[in-house]
Amino acid sequence: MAKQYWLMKSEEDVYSIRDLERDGSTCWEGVRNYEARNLMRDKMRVGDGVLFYHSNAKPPGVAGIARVSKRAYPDHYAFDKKNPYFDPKSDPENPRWFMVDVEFVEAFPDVVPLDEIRAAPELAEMALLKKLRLSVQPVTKEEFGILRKMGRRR
DNA sequence: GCCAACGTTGGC
DNA sequence: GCCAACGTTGGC
Repeated sequence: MAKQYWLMKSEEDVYSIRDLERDGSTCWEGVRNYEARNLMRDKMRVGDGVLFYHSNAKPPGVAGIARVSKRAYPDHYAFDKKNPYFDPKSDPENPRWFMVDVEFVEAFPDVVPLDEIRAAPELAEMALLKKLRLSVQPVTKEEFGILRKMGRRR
């Protein structure tokens, strides 16, 4: 299958692109939205490109690039009563929530701010601007390329 | 199956 | 910290 592209949001003060750079790779736990889960579980493949987006940041925007390094598997945090991501409705026999692993590729010198993404006509169709609250979303190859170029130019 | 109440996301 | 957008829950 051809390489696909995604945008994944993380709150900057919870887990930033610098955290990913330090760790090398991480599991993307805590997605509790069905549309986002379906994309991760059914569509993501190892090698897919990921725009790493900082939400709840000043400014919010795309902070760098990552790559899917492991296909979807059950999010075991949902089974752990003591974890904030615990969900009693997810059963190890029949897991409701899934996660992928992503690995670090590059951090942009500066975040490409949401303002600039909004201002770019060729990015007007991005789910980021249309489906406001989706934390995992598909991105076209063109959009991915444009954002990478914007990020590297800074 | 509808829809009001509720909870969360995330920009500002 | 506010609050609009919007997904989820649960009573009926």
